[in-house]
Amino acid sequence: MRLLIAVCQVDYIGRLTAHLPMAPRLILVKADGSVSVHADDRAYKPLNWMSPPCHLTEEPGLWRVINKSGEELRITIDEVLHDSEHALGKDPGLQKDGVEAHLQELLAEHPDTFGAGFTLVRREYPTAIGPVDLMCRDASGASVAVEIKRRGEIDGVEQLTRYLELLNRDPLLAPVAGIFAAQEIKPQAKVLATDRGIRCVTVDYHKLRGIGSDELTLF
Amino acid sequence: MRLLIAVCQVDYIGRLTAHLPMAPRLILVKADGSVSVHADDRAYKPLNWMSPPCHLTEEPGLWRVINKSGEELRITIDEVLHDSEHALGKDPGLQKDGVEAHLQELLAEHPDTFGAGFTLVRREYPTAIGPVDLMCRDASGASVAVEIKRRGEIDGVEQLTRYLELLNRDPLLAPVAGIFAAQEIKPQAKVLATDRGIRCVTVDYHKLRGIGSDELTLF
DNA sequence: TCGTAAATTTCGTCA
DNA sequence: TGACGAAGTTTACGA
Repeated sequence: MRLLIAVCQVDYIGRLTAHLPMAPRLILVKADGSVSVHADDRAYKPLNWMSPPCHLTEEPGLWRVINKSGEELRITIDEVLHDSEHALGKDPGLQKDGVEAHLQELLAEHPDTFGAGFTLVRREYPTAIGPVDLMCRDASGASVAVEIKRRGEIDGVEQLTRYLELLNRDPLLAPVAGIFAAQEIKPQAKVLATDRGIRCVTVDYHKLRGIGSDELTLF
Repeated sequence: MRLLIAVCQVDYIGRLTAHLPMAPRLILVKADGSVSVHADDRAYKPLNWMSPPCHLTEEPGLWRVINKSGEELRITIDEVLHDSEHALGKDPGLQKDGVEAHLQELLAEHPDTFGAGFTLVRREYPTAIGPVDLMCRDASGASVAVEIKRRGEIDGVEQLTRYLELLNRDPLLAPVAGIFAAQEIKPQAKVLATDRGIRCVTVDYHKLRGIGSDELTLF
C-alpha cells in the first residue's frame, strides 16, 4: 500500500463527471491497483476513487487510472508532502454477527414468534421469481409467507407482494398470507404493508437470540 | 490526518458485531475524529470504521472510538510500523455533473422528448405518498406522470406504479398514463413496465444537454 | 456475465 | 431530528 499526501487536482470522467480543485489530500494506492482520494473528514467514503480491477499509469505530475469500462480518474499532482510504501499482505477478513441470515436462522428456530401454533414448512422456499425467506403454517394449517429484513422498508414490502401474488396462483397453497418481519420497520413500509393485508412483526434480535442460547448473558 | 500502519485487531460492537483478527493494516484518524481501518485492497469501503461525530480515547495498545448511540470500535495495537500526522485543511469539495437532479431539469425543459406536443405541468408534482418527478400533458391534453432515474431498475417501476395507482383514483386527473425515463433501462424493468402499460423512454443525457447549450462542443 | 438483494450502507434534502 | 430517496452507491451471491 502506497500512502501519498499531495497537493492535487482530481477529475473523474465516467458514469458522471466530477472535479476536485487543487488542494492537499491523501491518495491511497492499494495492492490490487485501486486508488482512492481522501479529505481530512468522513471515515467511510473517499472523495474520489477507482475500484479494482483498474490500471494506473504514472507520469511526473499526472496519474491516470483507467478501468475496463473506459472510466478514468485523472490526478494532477502539484506537490508531494509525503510518500511511503508498506507491505501488508492479504487480510484474514471480517467476521460478522447479527446480519439478516442470522435473523432468518433464529426465526426459523422460533416460528411461534409470529403467533401461537405457527410451524416452519421450510427456509428459502423456492418460487419462480426467487426464494421466500420462510414458509410457515399458522395454527389452523394455513400457509404464511414471511419476508425478513434487518430494516423494513418499502422495497421489502414490494418483494413480499410479488411473492404472495405468485404463491396465491397455486391452488394447492392458496390462500397464502404474508408477514413482514424486521428489527425495525419504517412508517411508510408499515402503511403499505397494512394496506395490502400484510402483517408487520418487529423482532427483538437480542431477545430472540437469548431464547435459543445464553451466550449473551455470559457477558 | 494521522496515518498509522500497525499490526492490530479490530472489534466493532454496534448495529452488529464484527471482528478482525490481528494483522497489519492502515488506520486513518481524520480531523473530524472519525476512524477507518483499511486492508491492502478495495478502494471504496474500509474493513471497519466509525463515522463522525465520535470520540477517540487512546491508551497504550488499546484505542476506543465511541459515538453518541453507544456504538464502539475497539482497536488493539500490537506493533506500530508507521505513524505520521499531516495537516490538510478543509477541502474545497467535489463538483458533480450528470446526476438525476440534472436529468430531471433537462427533461423539464424539453418535455417534447416524450413525444410531439408534450407539455410540462410541473416538476415534483405532489401526491400523498411523495412527489412525482414530472407531471406532463400529452398532445391531446391527457395527464402523464413521469418517473426519472439515472439507471432504470425494477424498484423505479414499482415506485411509478404506486404513484399511478394513487393518481388514477382522482377523477379530475384520471386517466393518468405513465412514462419511465432513464439513461439506461434494465431488461427486467422494461418487461415489468411494459406489462403494466408503462412506456419506457431511454434518454441520451449528452444529446439532451446539447439541445439546451453547446457547452459540450466547446471541449 | 447478468441480475438481484444486502449494507454497520452513506449522504443529501426536506418537513 | 426523523423520514425518505439517490448514490459513480459497493459488495456478495446465484443462475
